[in-house]
Amino acid sequence: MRTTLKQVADDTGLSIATVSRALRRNRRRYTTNEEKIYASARKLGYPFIGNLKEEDQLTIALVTEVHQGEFYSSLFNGFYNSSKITESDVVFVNLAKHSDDPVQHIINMSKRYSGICLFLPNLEKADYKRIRSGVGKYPIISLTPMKNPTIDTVSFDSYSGGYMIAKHFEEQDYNHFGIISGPNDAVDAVFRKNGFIDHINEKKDLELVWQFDGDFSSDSGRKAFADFKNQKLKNVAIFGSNDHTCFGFMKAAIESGFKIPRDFIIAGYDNLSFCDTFTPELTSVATNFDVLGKRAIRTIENMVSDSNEIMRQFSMVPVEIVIRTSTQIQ
Amino acid sequence: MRTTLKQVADDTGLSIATVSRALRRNRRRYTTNEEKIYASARKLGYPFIGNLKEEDQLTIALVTEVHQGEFYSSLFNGFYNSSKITESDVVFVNLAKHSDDPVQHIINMSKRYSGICLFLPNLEKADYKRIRSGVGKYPIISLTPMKNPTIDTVSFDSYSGGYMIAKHFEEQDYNHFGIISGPNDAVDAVFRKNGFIDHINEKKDLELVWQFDGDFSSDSGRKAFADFKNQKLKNVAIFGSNDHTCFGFMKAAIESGFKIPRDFIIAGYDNLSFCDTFTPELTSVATNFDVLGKRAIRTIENMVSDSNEIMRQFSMVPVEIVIRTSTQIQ
DNA sequence: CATAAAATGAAAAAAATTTGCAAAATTTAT
DNA sequence: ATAAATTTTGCAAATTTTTTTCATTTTATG
Repeated sequence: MRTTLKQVADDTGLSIATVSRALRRNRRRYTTNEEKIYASARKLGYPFIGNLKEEDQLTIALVTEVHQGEFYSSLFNGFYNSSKITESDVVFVNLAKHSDDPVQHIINMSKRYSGICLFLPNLEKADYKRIRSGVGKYPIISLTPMKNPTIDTVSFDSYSGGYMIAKHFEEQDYNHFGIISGPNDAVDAVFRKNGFIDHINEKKDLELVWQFDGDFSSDSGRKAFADFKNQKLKNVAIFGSNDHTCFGFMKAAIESGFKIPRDFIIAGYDNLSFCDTFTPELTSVATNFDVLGKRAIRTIENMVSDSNEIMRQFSMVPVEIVIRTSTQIQ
Repeated sequence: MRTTLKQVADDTGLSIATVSRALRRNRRRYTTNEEKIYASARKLGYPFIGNLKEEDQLTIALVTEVHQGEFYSSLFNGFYNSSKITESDVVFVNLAKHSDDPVQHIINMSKRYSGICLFLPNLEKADYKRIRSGVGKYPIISLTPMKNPTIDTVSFDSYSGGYMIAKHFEEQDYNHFGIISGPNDAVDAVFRKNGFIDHINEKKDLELVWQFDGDFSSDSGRKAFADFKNQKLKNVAIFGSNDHTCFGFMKAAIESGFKIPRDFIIAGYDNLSFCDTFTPELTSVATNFDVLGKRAIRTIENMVSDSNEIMRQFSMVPVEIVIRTSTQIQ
């Protein structure tokens, strides 16, 4: 089970003594044999002497699956930035690479790392239960919001984001609302939409008059506009689910001679830097991934230090609405 | 030097036997003592049995310093994406966390990882020499372009990027050129500028008529426009050094009643997704960080397998010019 | 080609780890 | 609450792994 010098010796064809000496030397010499020994030792997983990290620094694993997309990119970056600020080191683990039994693999990781942070939207509820029971009260959190979570969760308060947009629209004296929704399998997109629609339903005089199924792409924004134009709707406040969709929508609208915010008002989600650059500037919901990352790391750090008092928590990272000219009639 | 069970036993106040059993058990039990043992073992750096990674998978360390900025974010992401495709695992190491003697620390890392990829623009030439001599023919590359490198380098061909922009301007029948330069300490910015200016100097009839010192920010683009407007220059082709600067410049120009490409043509660098969204769409140089990451990883993989034949190489990842309406008069 | 320096392997010595066993602690059943 | 069963623990012996010693071979150097 455990890798020994003998295995490395057999693998390299050298004697145990030689391997021992090569590995224990403080200064490497980079001779052919030494290189061979190190390569073999790494391959076989021989434990290395010496500790690269600080004494009481925690190592937290951020476990994700293979996926493209800006969300992953930002998530990733938020954690990287946070790891600079906090005491902890963050290691990024790609679950797909070890995926015969992902749950078991996660449980095994708990030996090596001080805490684990999961972002695995595709995992089933039962899997989370298995992880929790396999891992006891070990510090582990998830970034995927769900109902009745078995694992403590840290995520953006997307619901409130959608809600805030609707509220802002109402304050601008609009009562006809429209939405371009995101992909249905994106949890976050659904929460944004729910927040928006729930606010509308709460007020009698507000009404959802138009809806279009988008996919977060700029192109789906263009298509949404084509549909919108066709319907000949007036005085509608549109929530675009994300900024890219809005940019596509607005560009198509401007090309068709529409004026924003004269003909409709529109707000997005993500607060990309281009919100300031586009004309009109786009009102949007700002999510701060550095805060998300820091909160996640802090949560795990707290779990490590107060391992006795376990309290289930669903931690929401607040989002902010940034109001710009796209929703303000002068 | 090496961490033993005895140290963990002393640290936890338990016997060596107990520690041994706890660590060697296949299923963790998450009792108080076991938790204590694991925490201590991690802290002290006791080598864990069992190997989480595949047999012949390499582990490559990407070593960076603490810095904010989109460049790091993209770099980071490119490597992450590449690690999904390639055999290798990528570990991100923050040098600043271990920075009493960074060079020595890098040399130590060579024991643990199969290869190292450095992005450390602040390191001196002498440091790179020390690293090279301390590390022999171990697989190590740098992403920081410099003259006469001691370490093999993989970087974007920024020089060609700037050159291509100038050539494109010439082909559009412009002969008066302008540039908003990037920060002088950004190596990449300097290369872009050099490429642009060198092409101008090569041709007799081309002339650089305007120059402004920017800092890659959208705001510096605005300031640049104020200066440009003041000079009352006509028929100038402007290279904005990066897209953000261009967006700031263009927005300010449009607000002042300028029309693009009627009054001037402009091109940026980075090919952000927003280039398509802005009106007019911005011509830009596309850098593909996934390609950079993959090239870097492949280079290290090759170094590992052909460790005998070492050939100094300075590998340039090509960039592409994406021509859009901002530089095309209909 | 001779000689010094370095690298290597076999085996002894040292160190570290695992296991058997009995005592102590904890949990479960009555 | 008490007894029985189960689990955890420490000690010391047994085993495994690693380091060191020493003789031999290989490589580098003048």
